[in-house]
Amino acid sequence: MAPRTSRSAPAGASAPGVACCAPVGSAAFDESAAAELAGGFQALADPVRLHLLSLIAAAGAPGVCVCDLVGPSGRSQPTVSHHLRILRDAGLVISERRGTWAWYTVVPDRIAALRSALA
Amino acid sequence: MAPRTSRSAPAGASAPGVACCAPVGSAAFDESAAAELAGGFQALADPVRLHLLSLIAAAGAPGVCVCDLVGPSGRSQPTVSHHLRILRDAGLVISERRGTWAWYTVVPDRIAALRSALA
DNA sequence: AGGGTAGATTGACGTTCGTCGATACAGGAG
DNA sequence: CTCCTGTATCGACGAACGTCAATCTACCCT
Repeated sequence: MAPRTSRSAPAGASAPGVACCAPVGSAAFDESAAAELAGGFQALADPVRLHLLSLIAAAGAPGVCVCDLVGPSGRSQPTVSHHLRILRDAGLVISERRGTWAWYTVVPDRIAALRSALA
Repeated sequence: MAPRTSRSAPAGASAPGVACCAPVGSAAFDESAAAELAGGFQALADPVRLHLLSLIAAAGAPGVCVCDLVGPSGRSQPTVSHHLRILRDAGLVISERRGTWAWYTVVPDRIAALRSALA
């Protein structure tokens, strides 16, 4: 194909029977918004993180301390800490130190934002 | 730590004031389900794929032909085809050949499944 | 102060991912 | 049948990811 800028193929132009390429145009979100959302979904794109998040979410308001996450995850403590950091950087959870232990809690708004993106 | 099987820290054991480690236990989904979901989210964990999916979804029932996706994505045609394959393998879209062109359509059920996982 | 424990950080390793150029496979046009 | 165009696949490369052992920091308890 030669002249392909915004439109492309036969659609009211050169195609008689088959109309290729509907005027999609209406992108739901621009590139920066896509990158933002992709970052959130990337945090969910790992079984271990998904499992950790479910454990944290199931704990409700009080949260969960890391010592209860290492066992069920089946990974080493540094690996769990690494994944928790990713979840925290993605804004899906927040961490709080209570004495010796670190407690993690979900951020419902952030999760809802990702869910609404799949509308 | 020495004896750490299911429980872990001081909670009715050695901790006087602070009760660490609630009985999380109730994992929302097991490991295989987590892997399943993670695969779906991994398909969404890329700005290009997210953009492509929005374009396909915006087209509605008739779908979109690939020739209208290459331009807006800003990537080469092989790269777009690669991402479309990933979306298709993840069950998020289906492809159909109509003559020369290939048309892509979203699979609403699959997307709804991922959305409901973020409840 | 000293010891012990929970959690985070660092460094390294193999694997997977995103990207493109080149090429192969379709299907319509002449 | 032979060109031409749209799409998919292949091969390769650099970057990012998941994992762990080792180490470091923060905090409580005695």
